[in-house]
Amino acid sequence: MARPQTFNKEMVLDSAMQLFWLKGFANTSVKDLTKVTKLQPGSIYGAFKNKRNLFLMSLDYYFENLYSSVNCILQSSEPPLKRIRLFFDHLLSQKDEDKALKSCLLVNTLLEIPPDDSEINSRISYMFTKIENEFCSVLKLAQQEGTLSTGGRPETLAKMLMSGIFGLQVYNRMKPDHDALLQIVNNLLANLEK
Amino acid sequence: MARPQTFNKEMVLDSAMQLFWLKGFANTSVKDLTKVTKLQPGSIYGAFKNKRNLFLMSLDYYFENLYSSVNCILQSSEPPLKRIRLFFDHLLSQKDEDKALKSCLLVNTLLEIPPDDSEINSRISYMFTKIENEFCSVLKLAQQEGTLSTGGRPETLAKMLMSGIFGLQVYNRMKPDHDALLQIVNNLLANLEK
DNA sequence: ACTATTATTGAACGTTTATTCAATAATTGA
DNA sequence: TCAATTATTGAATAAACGTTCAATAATAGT
Repeated sequence: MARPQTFNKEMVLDSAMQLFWLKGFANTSVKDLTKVTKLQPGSIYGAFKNKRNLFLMSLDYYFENLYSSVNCILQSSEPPLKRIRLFFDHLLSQKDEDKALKSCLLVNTLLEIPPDDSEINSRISYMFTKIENEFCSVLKLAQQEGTLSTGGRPETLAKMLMSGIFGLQVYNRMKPDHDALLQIVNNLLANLEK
Repeated sequence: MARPQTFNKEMVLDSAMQLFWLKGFANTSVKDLTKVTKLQPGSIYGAFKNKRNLFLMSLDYYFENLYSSVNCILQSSEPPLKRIRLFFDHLLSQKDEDKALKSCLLVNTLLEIPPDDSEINSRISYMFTKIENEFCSVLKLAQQEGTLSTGGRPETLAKMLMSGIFGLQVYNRMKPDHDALLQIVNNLLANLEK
């Protein structure tokens, strides 16, 4: 009944997200976006409303991928603490491959967007809370199995892990050094094991 | 022999730095800067060359304050590990007071500025390395006194502390929660004490 | 084949941006 | 008091920005 879209919306979203990831929201212009998406301004606005909305959708798209990848590791059949170790192995291997050192889009955004932008900030806070909860449930499992160091509450340890992940991201951005990151991870996980 | 400057350059630099800290480099316009500094564009360009240079000088100014404040704590006469504990106490108390949740200007900049901007990135890397070295020397002192947990090398533990600081900054920005931060700090410092 | 509907195009729009500059003001040394 | 020098002013500039829109193209139902 009407002319169909000529582009794959998810592919366009992916390339837009990659650019936002690399350059941040403010440093990415609509002109830049037309280049990487190979769409004209009008098409972008027709399909995604405006630049900010495209960014919000990029955040959601990024989180979907992140969350499923995190769950793939944390919900595996490995022993609980092994899963967490595998998560950090995965994180470090990404830092090796990724020469662009893009850190994490959600962390980047959290620090770029002014604190009073509650639409974006609360969205990111929600996303990280979901991931924190995933860690928490794995830690509870470990506690039930008795493999967790007795001292800590899972809720607290999950926060510690989140903070640890944030620290690794920033440290890697400051000075990419695989050995240093690995030692930081080992110190971090030493708190969990008996 | 010539007309003198009518403003205090350090006060202007301070207010510019505060704005960059709050809003980031890209989100701060020269018009914004004229408002907070109460200077006309021409005066800003006469005194600071351009926006980017003013930002670079703001970074240096921020670091000077940070570094002297860090040293004031880390070079005190307290026992080495106590000094580190006091540093984190100080960090947490700032987070309490500071309702704006500005995180740290250097961390914000590290994540805002594209990775290929080596002028800014290497400057920040240098600044953090200086702070890391301060932690390292305090840790070496603790090791000499035998109060440090035997396992870790001071160089590694200093990196862990830096990463820990980064993580706290980001976590606080995501969800300001003093109790959570305190527990993260306790976990972090538990690695140092025997 | 025609109509209705939606997609695409890319020029044009009005702002905002960082920066410059001619005019003016304030100071010091002569 | 005048000349030389530098600071301040704020309007002007050109480029870049996000966004819109009229013209055109492509599809599906009739």
